[in-house]
This record gives sequence, structure tokens and C-alpha cells, in this order.
Amino acid sequence: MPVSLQLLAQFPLLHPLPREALEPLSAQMRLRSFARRAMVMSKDSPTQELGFLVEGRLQGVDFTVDGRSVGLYFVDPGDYFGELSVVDGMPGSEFVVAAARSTVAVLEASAARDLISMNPQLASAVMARLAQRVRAVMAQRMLLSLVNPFQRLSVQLLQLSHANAGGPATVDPVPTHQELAIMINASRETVTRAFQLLFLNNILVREGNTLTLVREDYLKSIADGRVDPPRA
Amino acid sequence: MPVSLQLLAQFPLLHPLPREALEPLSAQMRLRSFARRAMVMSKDSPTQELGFLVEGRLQGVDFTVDGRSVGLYFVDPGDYFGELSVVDGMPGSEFVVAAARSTVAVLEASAARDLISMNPQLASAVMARLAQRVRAVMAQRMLLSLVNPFQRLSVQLLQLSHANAGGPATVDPVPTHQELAIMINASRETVTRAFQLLFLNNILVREGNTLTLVREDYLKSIADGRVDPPRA
DNA sequence: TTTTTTCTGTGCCGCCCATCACATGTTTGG
DNA sequence: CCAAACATGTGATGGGCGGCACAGAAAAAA
Repeated sequence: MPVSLQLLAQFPLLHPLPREALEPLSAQMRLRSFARRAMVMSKDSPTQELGFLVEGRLQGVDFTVDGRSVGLYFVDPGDYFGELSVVDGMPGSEFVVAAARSTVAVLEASAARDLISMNPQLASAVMARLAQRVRAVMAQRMLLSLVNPFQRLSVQLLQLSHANAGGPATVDPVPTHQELAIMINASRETVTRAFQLLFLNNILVREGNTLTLVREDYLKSIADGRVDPPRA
Repeated sequence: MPVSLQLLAQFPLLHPLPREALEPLSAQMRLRSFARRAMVMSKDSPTQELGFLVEGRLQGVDFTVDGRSVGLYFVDPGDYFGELSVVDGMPGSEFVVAAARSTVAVLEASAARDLISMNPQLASAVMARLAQRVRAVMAQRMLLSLVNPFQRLSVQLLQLSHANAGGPATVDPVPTHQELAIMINASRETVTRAFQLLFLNNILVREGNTLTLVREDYLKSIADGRVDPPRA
């Protein structure tokens, strides 16, 4: 079964497309479901495709030669992924796994390429996205050069947080300690211990699956080294 | 003084342009010289521009909040830089400093944008370049998650090396230990000590400003953890 | 529900590398 | 060509974080 037009409407990337273009598109796409931790897109898969996350949450990951995993980014509903291969035709540069049970709409790379080359507005959106990804990865690379894992966690949390109208910023849904650890090059235990201190000092509060940055200013000053990380 | 047409011919990016387009372009560009360690492009400069390296060598760097520098990439003659700001209009995401005395041809961002939007071939070249940069910085991010600094150095050297017809790969010009250290998140001393061991075991040979990967295979097996790094 | 898996919390130990301090080599610019 | 700046080499020291082991909590699956 193709993907309903209504579903496609939730993806900002496709907004510039006229209705006439959406219908054939919906026929070319397929819906897939994934269990938590399932592989959504493999680095060495023969088929390349552009993916749209309908619901759930994905994480881009890779593995070092010694089997350690590396966290790259999260994908949230409404966002898309796999655009690199679409643009340059090379094999994927990372794996994408489901961080929660997820539903994904996929479009074959060749179809995606056609779509983009036919539509200048899409092309420039993809261009902008690539630029944004360069910036994001560079920010992550900067984060990694901070010596203190505590500082890295603070920066990472700030990066993941989003502002809220009339209230402190939140991180939501909260990644597991393990998921965070592999993004900031720290051990799971170190992340746990860092969280301890942040909770103890009432810098963060966790309620269910939401992390509230109660004292975002303080987190920021840890992040840019103006104050030393709190100690036990 | 504008930049001579002959000079522009050395830049592959501009090859798709017809002669008629090159002449006005040359009039819009300016040549600048930089001493070693001089700032070529500042992160917070009001003016954005696309730069073409005529000769010398540049390094993209940034600084952590605590003043530590971070090495991002090298730019060699014939290559260009500053394309991110040109594409998305945001301030530069890094600094570019001269790693050696250098000559650079610059073109204002607005002019560069016009040029690109006028010329689909250029546009797709820039698109490809962005994709390649995402891949490059992701590779660097992977490198950083290797636990062993020795391993990181090996990977970095392999990344910087280029194959040679009928002979072992080389790295040329050889970056300073300090320049390498900030790329692989290690201290300068650690890089020095790692080099010691690599020389001692005849894995590398340095002749003047060229580093020869005499036993590239061995370097590779260190890089992907098949063998332990040599010990004193 | 119960069962099973996943996630979080915590102590202990060891070692690796950043840092400091200084000596010696090598470039480079005046 | 000389002097000053920069690059490389090397030892000693200490702290910090990774790794292990296991306990308990929470969340999924059955």
C-alpha cells in the first residue's frame, strides 16, 4: 500500500510540491514499521533510499572497528534521513536504528533524485539541509574536544533541548544514559554519575520522559567553562 | 588588481564556466597574502566570502571555550573554502588560519551566490562538495571515538596520505605535531611519543617535509585495531 | 498479572594520558 | 648569517575516567 497524502503533508520538505506531484509520489513510497533497536537503514545495504520518519524516534549510529558504538544524531517525526546517499550516490555513511518503535515512509534513492532535480525548491531545501548537517556535525566535533565529560554532557543536553513558551527548556524524550554516552564519548557510568550531580544540585529535573533544564543558565556556564562542574 | 585568468584556471570548481563568465569574475576577485599563522577567515567577521587557495596551506580551526584549539581540516592549493556561509548565509562556523605563508583569491559571498545560482553545473558541484564535507567531518568524528591516541594518529595519517604512482603512500607536507594533536584530541607530547614508536618500528620514515608510510598495511592494522599499537 | 529484559546506581581499582618543566633541534625573518 | 621564534624530544607526576561487578529499579513483553 502506498502512503496516504495526509501523511505526506506532515513533512515540511514536501510542502513546496504541488498536489499533482504528491499523488504519484505517494504511490512510489512505502510504509514500514520497526521495533525498538531494529536497523532502519544499513551502511552497507545494496538499496539506497530516502526515509521520512512518521512516528517514533531514530538514532544515527556507527561502530568503531573494535565494536564500540558511536551516536551521531537523532531523527524525530517530520524529519527525513538518508539524503547523503541520494545526493552523492555513495553508500550510506552511517547506520540508522530505531530508538523507539517507529514508522517510516521510504522512497527509493533514484526516485528521490528525480524528484529533487525536477524541483528547484526541493533542491535548495536539500542544499540547506546539507549545510545545516555540516554545521551540526562540526558542533558535535567541538563538543568532543572538551576535556571534561561533565562539560560535554552539559553541551549535549543544551543541544538536544528545545525552548518552551513560558517555561524552562526541556529535553524530550530523554535519551538513555547509554545513548548519550556514545554521543559524547563517555562511558555509561560516567553519564550516570554526572546526572546524579546535576539532579543533586537541582540543575535538572526529570519527570517521566521529560528532562527539564531548571537552571539552564547554570548549565550554560558549565558548558562554556565559566564555572567548574559541581563536585560530590 | 583583479586576479589573472590564468590563475583561475587552476581551480577545478571553475572549469565548467565559459570564458565569457570568467572575465567578469576575475574582475570581482582580489588576491591576498598571509603570513604563517595569520587569520585568513574569521568566524565572526562581518564580511563573508568564498576563498580559493592559490598557494600555501590553510587549516580550518576553532577554539573551545577554554581557549584550546581544535583542528578541523587542511586546505591545499586548488581547493576552495568558505562555501558554507555562501550557501546558507550564516556566519562562518570556523576560523581559517594560514598553516604556511599563503596566497588566496577571494570573492564576496553575494557574488559567489549569484555565480552559483546562475550556473547549474556549479550548483551541483557545490552540492557534491557539501556532501563530501559531511562525510569528511563524520569520519573525523568516528576517529575521535577511538580510545587509543595511537590508533587515532594512525587513522589520521591514513586520511591525510595520498597514494603515489609506484611507491608507498605519503603525507606531504607533514603537519606539525601540534597541528595533528588538535585534530585527534591528543596532547602535543602524546603525538611526539607516538611518532617515536612509529619511526622506531620503521612504519614511517620522514624525509624533509614528506612522511612516507613505509608499512601502510601495518598502519592500517593498527588503525582498525587488528594489532595492538607497538610499545616501547 | 508475572516474567524478562533493559536501564540506572554505586564502589573499587588501575592505567593512561594531560600537564609541567626543561633541553635540544630546526626554521625563518630581519 | 645570527638571533629569536618555533618545533621536537623526554622524564616525572597525579588525577580522572574507563572497566568490571553486581544490586536494584523500571519498563516491555508474555
